[in-house]
Amino acid sequence: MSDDLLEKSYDPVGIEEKWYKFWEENKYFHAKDKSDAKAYSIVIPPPNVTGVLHMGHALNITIQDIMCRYKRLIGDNVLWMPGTDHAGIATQNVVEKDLAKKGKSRDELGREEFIKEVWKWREVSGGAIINQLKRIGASCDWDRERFTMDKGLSKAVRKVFVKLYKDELIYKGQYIINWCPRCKTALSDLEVEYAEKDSILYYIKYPFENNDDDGLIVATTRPETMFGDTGVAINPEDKRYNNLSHNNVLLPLANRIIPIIKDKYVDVEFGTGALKITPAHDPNDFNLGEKHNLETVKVIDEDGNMTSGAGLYEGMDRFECRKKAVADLKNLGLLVKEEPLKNSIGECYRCKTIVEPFLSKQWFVKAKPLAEKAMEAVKQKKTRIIPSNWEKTYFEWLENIRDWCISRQIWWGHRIPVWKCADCGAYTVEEKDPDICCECGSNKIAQEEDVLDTWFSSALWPFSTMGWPENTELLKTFYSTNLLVTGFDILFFWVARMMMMGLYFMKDVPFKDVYIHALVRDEHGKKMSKSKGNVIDPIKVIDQYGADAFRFTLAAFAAQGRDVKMSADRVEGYRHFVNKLWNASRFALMHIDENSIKNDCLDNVSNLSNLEQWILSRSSLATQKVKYGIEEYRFNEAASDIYQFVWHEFCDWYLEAAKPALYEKEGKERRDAARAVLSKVLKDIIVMLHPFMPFVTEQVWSILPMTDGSIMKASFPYDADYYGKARNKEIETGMEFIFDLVTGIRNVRSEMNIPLSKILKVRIQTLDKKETEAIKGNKSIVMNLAKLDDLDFLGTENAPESSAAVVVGSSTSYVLLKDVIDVAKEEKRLKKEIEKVLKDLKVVSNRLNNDSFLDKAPENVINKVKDQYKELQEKNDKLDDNLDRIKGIK
RNA sequence: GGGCGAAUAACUCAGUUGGGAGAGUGCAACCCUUACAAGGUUGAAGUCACAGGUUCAAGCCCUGUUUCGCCCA
Repeated sequence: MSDDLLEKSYDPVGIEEKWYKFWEENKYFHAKDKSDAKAYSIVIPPPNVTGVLHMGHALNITIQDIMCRYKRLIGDNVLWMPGTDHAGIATQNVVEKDLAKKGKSRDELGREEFIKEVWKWREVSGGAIINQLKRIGASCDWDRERFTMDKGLSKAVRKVFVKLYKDELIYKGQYIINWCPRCKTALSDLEVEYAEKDSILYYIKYPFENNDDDGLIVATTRPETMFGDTGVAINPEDKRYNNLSHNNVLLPLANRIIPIIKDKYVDVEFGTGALKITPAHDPNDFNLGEKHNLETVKVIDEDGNMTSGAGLYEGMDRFECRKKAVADLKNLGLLVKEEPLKNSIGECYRCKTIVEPFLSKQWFVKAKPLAEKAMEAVKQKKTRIIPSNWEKTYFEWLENIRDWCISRQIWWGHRIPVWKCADCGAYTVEEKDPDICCECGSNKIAQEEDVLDTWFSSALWPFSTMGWPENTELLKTFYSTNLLVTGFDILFFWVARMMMMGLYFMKDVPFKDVYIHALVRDEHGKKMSKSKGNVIDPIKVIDQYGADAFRFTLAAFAAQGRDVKMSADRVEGYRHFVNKLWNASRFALMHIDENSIKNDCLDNVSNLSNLEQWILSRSSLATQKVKYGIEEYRFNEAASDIYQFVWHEFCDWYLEAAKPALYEKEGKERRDAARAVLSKVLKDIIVMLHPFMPFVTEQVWSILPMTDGSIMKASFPYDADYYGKARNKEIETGMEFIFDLVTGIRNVRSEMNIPLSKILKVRIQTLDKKETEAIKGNKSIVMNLAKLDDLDFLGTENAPESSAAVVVGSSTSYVLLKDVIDVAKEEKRLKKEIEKVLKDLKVVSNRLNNDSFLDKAPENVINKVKDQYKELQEKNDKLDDNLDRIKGIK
């Protein structure tokens, strides 16, 4: 017995660090490029290099780690590919902030120097989240860690861009895009978050041309855009405007004449039915403008300030301009009314600045053809989405997909590999940096300034990390990956785009299964957010309770399709479980040695007691359930099955019942058999728990005398042959009867307030053969657990006087209570029992009295109900007899 | 406006082809019994949101209603 295990309670501090280092040093997380073993691969959803670990990561990582560790235990060659993404906008923001503290700006530094600064930052601070992943126990293949800005991955990005461009799936075009005036870049549709805001709907009169007194009243929440109006639209079916004779209105404040157009697009119900059209600052207006050949006038610039198009308002911030314009309109008597309105406003998902819809020339990916393939693959079940209800969301988005704006006006990222010729204007797009224009041969070519959306490189992650475009062994072994684990929030951002790219470039799906897990919320079900102050830091939880307890909590609450509500209390509950396992191991260690397990339990079933056969049977069932739970992504079921087995079967019944044999009260041979079974079951328990609780199981494994090496090299205990041999339902039924009997006697003790120190005597009356056998075979267990010094059978003679009756199965057990019996209490106890039985009996007899039930229900159901009726009736009779007997004593 | 999901014990949640309502936490009583008081034993606790329907039989299937949450426009 090692000193390590002397501690009465388990303290993870130090132990976790020790084993993690041990695993890493021994390369246990390392996948073989080529192997005879079955390949299993997962790529990590790369966290942002700027990121810090949050609960979402913790759940995500825990699930992947459970899968990877489990697959290793069943002998697979497992690749868990880790890494981070370069998070273009976020990282650039961080570095710019750092520079600002030193009084510098990126423009002062220039592009090249700035990029150097970013790399410096990444060297120093970029790995923080990786170390946090390790704290959870993530068994990633760290030797292969990748970064989306790595050389290899950049090469992949370049190749993909060039190919898509040449296949005419990438183009440059002028459209309304989402512009963040703070980040000063375009954003894709997905990078805009919409929030419900209290706004004001302004009703503004646009006077008719040559008729100052009358005009059209338009309603808008954004008066500052009016300077960009190039038309006003009404619905031709709107009766209010049937008699409209004017063709133009005068745009107030700008004093421009703009046309009135008619289009069914206009919503008659909203506002006044007259819609101002600003083609340069609204996507819908842009479409209308194109249709009706309206001009586009840009009135807001890249900083969110008004341009010269706004006349006197030039240079003002867009929201300042709104106030000023409203005030001026009021003075002119053109502001008809103001009305509060709730509408949804787009914000930059990185910095929450209100985005400006903006007419701009950007690079786009033509998404439709790629999306069709991505849908097809899921329809054909080449990729499964689990839970499957997410498929609908996936299809819906892909069906309505719009082209993907991939250019970003920042410096940090993959610079777009397009060179424009100053002489002929042609684009040269090549994998290798060109020197001359591909059209005219001029050397006056300049590369595009913009970089690509970070998600563009992330979309290649499942194959770029494995060395593509080279045809590496790794790719051959591990692509397609088996599983992707992610939250639904990036189903579109990432999953759908990986599907598109994987199918296009690898001609195969990037993953066979996509497991979508839930969101982690606070204990009240609220989303965790800094502003609410309800964020729980996973690292603090690990510090306080240990990674094992934390992981187990996440797994136990991770039911499919349901959010995880996290609180410290819940983690504490599972820390108790870790401690329970620890102490059970401590107990076992007092009895077993390295020879214990050599006595192969199942080869000699005849040497084993019912109890031992029972625990082996239950244990084999537990392994089967855990295997099923993990393989079917039902982590909560696996977790609760194993919890139930370890605590309430192994600890509560088996260990307690096995004590006499272990303490050698039944001879040496019995002791050795008990040791062998205990060793075997405990070993199986810690191996099947290892995917959930890697640290404590490794610690126990290292201390147990009959194990060597690392638990990571162990085999998962489920095996179909072994299960067939070990599972014994007859034994289970017999032991359940015994345990019910013990509970029944304990109940008498408790209800009668008989202290444990009072040793009791019991007489059992039964005609049932199996129950008689069970009692005979487990007499010592019953006596030990119920604290008896005398247990015997009763013939057909009358029930002993002064006794309490316990009816279990077909047997009646009399607890002899000479001197201590409290007749009133016993009467009450029996009446309560009878009440329960009668309630059940009523339900059952109602069914049996129903002719159509007997007529239509399947035979096995009818038989079952008949058996129940018989049992209940029998029990009721016995309890009744005893109630009469007790009344007789009074 | 469109879609998805939830409503089961005080709380958090399981409940996979429809066949006698479960767990954990909490609660109550008793117990420092030689692995564990981060423990043990025993116990109480539910018109499975509401209203209909299908069925011999509904927490589960169908229809509608209410409340709440999320995603998209």
